[in-house]
Amino acid sequence: MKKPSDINALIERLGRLGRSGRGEDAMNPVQWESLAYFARANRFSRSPGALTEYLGATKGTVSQTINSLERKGLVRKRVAAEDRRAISVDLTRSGEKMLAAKPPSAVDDALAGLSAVERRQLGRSLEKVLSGALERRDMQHFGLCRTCRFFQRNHKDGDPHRCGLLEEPLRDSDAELICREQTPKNT
Amino acid sequence: MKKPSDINALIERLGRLGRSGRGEDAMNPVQWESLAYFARANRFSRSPGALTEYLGATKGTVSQTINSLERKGLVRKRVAAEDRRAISVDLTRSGEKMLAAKPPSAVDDALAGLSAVERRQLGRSLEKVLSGALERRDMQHFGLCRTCRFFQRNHKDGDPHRCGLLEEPLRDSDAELICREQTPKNT
DNA sequence: CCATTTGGTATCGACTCGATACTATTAGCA
DNA sequence: TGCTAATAGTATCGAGTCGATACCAAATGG
Repeated sequence: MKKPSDINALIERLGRLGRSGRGEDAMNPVQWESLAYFARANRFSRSPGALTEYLGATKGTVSQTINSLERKGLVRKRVAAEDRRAISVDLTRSGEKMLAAKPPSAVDDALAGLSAVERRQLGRSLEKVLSGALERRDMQHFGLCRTCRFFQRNHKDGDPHRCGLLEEPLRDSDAELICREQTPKNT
Repeated sequence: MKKPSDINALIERLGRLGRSGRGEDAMNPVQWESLAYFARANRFSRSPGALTEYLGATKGTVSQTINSLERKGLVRKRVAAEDRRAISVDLTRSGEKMLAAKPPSAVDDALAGLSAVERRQLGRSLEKVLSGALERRDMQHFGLCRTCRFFQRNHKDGDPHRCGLLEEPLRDSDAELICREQTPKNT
């Protein structure tokens, strides 16, 4: 019989395996995750505060992490026009290159060895578990914009779509990015 | 289409979720994992070196981690009789209590919400991925003694079983612990 | 018997992480 | 309008991780 804690131990060990080992690139795991986050986040979510929510960390930690990414020239900070307290963080050319050049980990390779069917099943189960855990902790999903309950496709006031929560126009490219406000449809 | 890197991202996010949040207990994740390791490791594996292999860390880091567990009175070090360089690490009563009192995480709870069938399938897939990744990295499995290719059940020289690699007798309780030398049967 | 290997420790620098205290800007409301 | 929150970030502290390097002592192996 498989207990929840056994599965969790597997997840933790796999996570640790992914984090360790490929440490020769002078970038630690949180920095990679942060870089990947900013690359996939939409314009409402490209901020220190959103990354803080995503990682489940504290503001102070995230501020430092972003500072070291900035020192390495991978990321650029910009004061937002609408709200002059807010900061928008964007990848530099060098940051994009760094992310694109990231080699697959041993875990990636092992996953590639599964059949497409098994991998799909695995992904579905993990998504379900992640959703459940996030809801238990009152955390956001950070899913794709177009899968959000507030996403209005081809709305008359949109360009061409629209966010019903923030009341902002959305382009096709926006719809494929992750958002800190995203809420799945059937909850 | 689900890419390996997408699944890996899910695993990393779940791992992070498990690590964060329950930080009020004055024990960080590596310390928990180390404590849990020593509770489940057999007498050949209850050493700093074995934990180092298990975690995929370096000797220095692990030495420090064990030191902080010792400072907290959760663990006790003892020089091994057979090899006076080697150290055996055992949980104290207080360490056992601490481990037993660990509350389930949000991820545990979410896993408990899956059906038994789905959880079993998930466990099986994760085990497969873990095995594959470990082999790619030339790391040990740390599986149960009784599932090892060197485990000899009811061997005449054993008590009642025997390890064919280390040539040591094994009790029933030993067979249910994890071992740094464990190698699955069909590899 | 002496070189090598093996098991652990000590220390350094960069970083994570939670906590606390702080500044600047915006929003709420009377 | 004006004052008080609330919000977005930063700075700093202490404990700890992590990889790297250097080191010590016991065991091993010609």
